[in-house]
Amino acid sequence: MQKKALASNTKPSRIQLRNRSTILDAALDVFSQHGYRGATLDQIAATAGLSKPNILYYFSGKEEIHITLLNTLMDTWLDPLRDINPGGDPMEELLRYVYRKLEMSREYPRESRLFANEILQGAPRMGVHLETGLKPLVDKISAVIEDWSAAGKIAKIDPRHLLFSIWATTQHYADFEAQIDTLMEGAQPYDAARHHLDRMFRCMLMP
Amino acid sequence: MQKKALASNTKPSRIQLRNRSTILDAALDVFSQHGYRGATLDQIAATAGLSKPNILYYFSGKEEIHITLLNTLMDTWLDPLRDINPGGDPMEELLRYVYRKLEMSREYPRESRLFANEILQGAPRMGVHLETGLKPLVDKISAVIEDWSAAGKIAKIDPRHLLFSIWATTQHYADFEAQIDTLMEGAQPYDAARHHLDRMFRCMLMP
DNA sequence: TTGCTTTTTTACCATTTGGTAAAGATACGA
DNA sequence: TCGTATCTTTACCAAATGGTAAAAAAGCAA
Repeated sequence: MQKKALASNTKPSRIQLRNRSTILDAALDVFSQHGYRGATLDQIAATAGLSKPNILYYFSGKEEIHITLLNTLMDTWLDPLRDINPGGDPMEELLRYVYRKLEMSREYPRESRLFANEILQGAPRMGVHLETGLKPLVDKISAVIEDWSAAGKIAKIDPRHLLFSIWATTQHYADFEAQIDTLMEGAQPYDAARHHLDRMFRCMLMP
Repeated sequence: MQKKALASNTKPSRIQLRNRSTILDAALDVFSQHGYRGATLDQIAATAGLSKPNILYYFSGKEEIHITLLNTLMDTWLDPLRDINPGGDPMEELLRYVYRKLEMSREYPRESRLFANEILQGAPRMGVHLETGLKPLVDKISAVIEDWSAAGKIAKIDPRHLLFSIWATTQHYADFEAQIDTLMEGAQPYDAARHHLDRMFRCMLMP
């Protein structure tokens, strides 16, 4: 055996599976709240209910935990975009995308904040994902939207800025939750948000 | 004299004025990029070109620098909202607000990111500003927008969610700059953004 | 120049942080 | 039940971090 590597060839044991997942969940808590540099291994360990050296038995270091999180989440994050069907009804496809993004803000606010933190800080550990994961997909969907536009099925629109607006408005409910909670005095914003965003994007996409 | 307090009663010298402003500028750089916990005094000192103890001669600690930044910036940040004129033309007033917010993203991206970081992390040092600064203003403007809605001058709309959408879409260009740069391959987004947001909000506000 | 105040530097310090070594405990197949 | 491999803990460490004390330097009014 070389250095340590924790059974990289054999199948992970039940304990490994459980603890790795416990650690990643705790790390998601901490990283999403404090960003990469502001998060500490001690915090992650305390949240996970494990000792720090035990954490480092499962991951080689702080950065590996963070990168693992980003890798895992990137797929889930891009799913709704991948699922846009070029052959479907344009308005229906785009509004369904808006709903799903909003739903993800409600279901996975920590994931949304993790990404927001990372982008906000200049995406130093995510450049590759943006370049090789997100960009090709955005290019593809942009072409689809442009075709829909050209065919008169939706209004003429800049596809990339449309996507920016969808991301911004939906993720806002997760990323700026603290502000929204203050301004709405604790009232649940998601039902009204869904209605609001439906009207907004339906209106602007109407041919 | 009691503890230290650095001439809290007399007028600040020219050196004090210059150095405090240098420090705040450097701190804005660092805090906006790494968040409160991820920022270090050493980084701020290096960016400012001063020694760490010299920084602490002008500010009592890391937190005071951060709070000073937030206090200073909150005013500028709320200005466009304050300037909405209840007696003006509703569509014109609201679109002007959108433009100004977008302009602020272009002119002051660091300030936008500082706030985003702070809210993202649960607004632990800004609760008071949200509660006593932002909320009353939002309540007031919301009432104005509701009146405009009821009078049929703009479409029926939830004023708070309208504001959320405006904030989200405009600040997105500053806060998610790293992502936008990747997706736009360095092309300047602001002219197209202005056109896009104008269409979007004009459409949805049309009575 | 002198004397006083303001500003800056040097030399520290206690705590926190990411990480390691190695012993001890636990699981588990034979 | 035994032996081995897996997992966890204890005891550390070097570097970084927020912050301080006090001496040295620079400004500046008389």
